[in-house]
Amino acid sequence: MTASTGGRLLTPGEVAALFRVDPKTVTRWATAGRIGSIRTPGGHRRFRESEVNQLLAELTTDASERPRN
Amino acid sequence: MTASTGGRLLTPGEVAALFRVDPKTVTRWATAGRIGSIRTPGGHRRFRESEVNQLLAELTTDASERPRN
DNA sequence: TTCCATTCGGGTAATTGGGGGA
DNA sequence: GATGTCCCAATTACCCGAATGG
Repeated sequence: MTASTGGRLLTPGEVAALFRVDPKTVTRWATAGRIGSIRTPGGHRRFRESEVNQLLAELTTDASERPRN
Repeated sequence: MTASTGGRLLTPGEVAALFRVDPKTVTRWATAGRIGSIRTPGGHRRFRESEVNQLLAELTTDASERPRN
């Protein structure tokens, strides 16, 4: 289970649109290891939709109302 | 592993779907020598599944195992 | 044989990456 | 500490008509 964990891949622009941030910011998240990414042989990044959705759900949830985690 | 080492052959479209890129991009990878390719008598390209999966694994950064927060 | 999706080619826009700095 | 923006070079995406594959 390393490479293709079945799941669609999203481009930096698509992920940026979901989070309403600049694509560069998504790039920094990947660089910081906060989100997994795969690179095309040309160096462009692709993100797993499942992982993006999970991360998106965490941010959508109001953290101030979450005692733990 | 008979005469040709490897298993199934994938079409440009299938490889493109795995990387979430345009089939033309896969063609450029083959032209640039970044990925091995077989040509049909008619000139269409075919790619080895094993090589594609290996390449996919190498370029994958797995953050799923990253600690939370 | 015909039918139709895919993949040739090339050419031209749009995205992306990386560094630097507001 | 985290984002957004500007620069430029590289990579990728969409356009066409014609050919191949099954």
